[in-house]
Amino acid sequence: MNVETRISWTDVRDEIRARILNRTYEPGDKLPRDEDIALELGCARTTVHRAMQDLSLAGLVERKRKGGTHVRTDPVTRATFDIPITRREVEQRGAKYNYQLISRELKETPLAIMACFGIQQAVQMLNVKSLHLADNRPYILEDRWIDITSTPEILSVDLTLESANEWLVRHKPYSRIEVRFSAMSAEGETAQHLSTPVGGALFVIERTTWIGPSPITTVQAVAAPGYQLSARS
Amino acid sequence: MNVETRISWTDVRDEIRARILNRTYEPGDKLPRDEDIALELGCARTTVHRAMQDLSLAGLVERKRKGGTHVRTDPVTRATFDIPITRREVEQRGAKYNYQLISRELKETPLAIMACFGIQQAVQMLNVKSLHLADNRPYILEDRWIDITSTPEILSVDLTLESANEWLVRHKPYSRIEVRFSAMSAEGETAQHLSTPVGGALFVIERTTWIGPSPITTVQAVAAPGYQLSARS
DNA sequence: AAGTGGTCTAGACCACCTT
DNA sequence: AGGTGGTCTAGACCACTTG
Repeated sequence: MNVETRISWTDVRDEIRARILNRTYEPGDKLPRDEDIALELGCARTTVHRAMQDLSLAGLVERKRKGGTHVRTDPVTRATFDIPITRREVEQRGAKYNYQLISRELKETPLAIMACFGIQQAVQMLNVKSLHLADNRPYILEDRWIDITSTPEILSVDLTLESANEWLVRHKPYSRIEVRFSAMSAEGETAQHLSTPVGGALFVIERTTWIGPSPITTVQAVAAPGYQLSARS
Repeated sequence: MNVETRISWTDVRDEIRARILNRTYEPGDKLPRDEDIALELGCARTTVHRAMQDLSLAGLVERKRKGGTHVRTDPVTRATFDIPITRREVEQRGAKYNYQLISRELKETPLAIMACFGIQQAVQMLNVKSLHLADNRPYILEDRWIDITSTPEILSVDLTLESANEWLVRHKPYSRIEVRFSAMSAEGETAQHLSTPVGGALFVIERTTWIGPSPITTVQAVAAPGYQLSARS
């Protein structure tokens, strides 16, 4: 008797992915129902479901109740990256971490910040500028706006001791984050704070954090020259 | 009689997440076994497993067989982004897509490329430089190296008609991708091809693609000024 | 060696969506 | 209204990893 080894969900995933790549199922095509695939491959429907969950997360197929499973017409490469607390990022590079508060003021939100938060009218927010250092050299320059309606506690935090970055991550849950990457030239104050020549190319990360429908904070982090961000998968 | 509504895995996830955020389980702490949580919350172990799967993917906890589930000590913000085929990216902005092949040569890999592929000795690879345009204006300048050992078929593709980007996505499965982001100053040929002033800040995406242990291709994509990449979650 | 997470199954019911 | 994916359960066994 030939004892068949049991089929795993990764086997199913690999089989379906292979069929998509070799055009057995073409872009836009509807795949068989989970149950039929399960029958064909000889496993439980749950196993097919697990495989599909993976393919769906990876962006290869799209699933809808009643609509069925379709091969995505626009294959995308989906990647994931981690943004740790800046202090840990520095420490993991084996460098000594330092932090300087540059300024802390209540101000009316400028237009660009209103756009980040999706609001129409200027309001008072806490604007915090600070510098993160690695081995006493500038690492990241942070320009942050914090909504004091959703996070009034921030007003009583001593930001000379703990960075807003760290305090927020530790005390404020969030439900959604938007991140934008871009490049900018070093100019004026930015170049000065980062101790870098005017005109150099700097890597910029902008993050806006939300809890439900309410914005918490938006931050523009400008990295010193040479900074690189990695992602996988 | 009070009929309890059935507990869903999102309920379990939210409950555990809440406990982590309010420090019932502190960073580094070991959580109860799945089975105990299931007993406590009154659901099946599978349901707890599904919840943990989500928390683990989100980077909140770390799970190991026998080791159990631990709250991560370094909370990270994990975000996901899509990299579509460049043509679709342009078209989705409502712009007209064009493509120009700049050069196509068999060359020995320089040191930087050997590092991307993790190889020790220089070998012959196909080096393709090309320009993607949106509404006839430079959009992305691509400098790509393709391993002709793993992908010999590329040698017979007419790259004046179809970009290597598109051909590879359509015909070559991959199992792993590494992405690196950085910023660089516009200089020499790069500035010229992108029709941008020397010294401007440019956004750079480097991708290396693998199938199993074998590298397929590595590409440096330099975006025209103003380019922004977004990520979510 | 044993504990804990990971997976598979079979069956049931639910929820969403298209027709 | 009905079809399809999504989830829950209970039980079993497996596989990894740590003590």
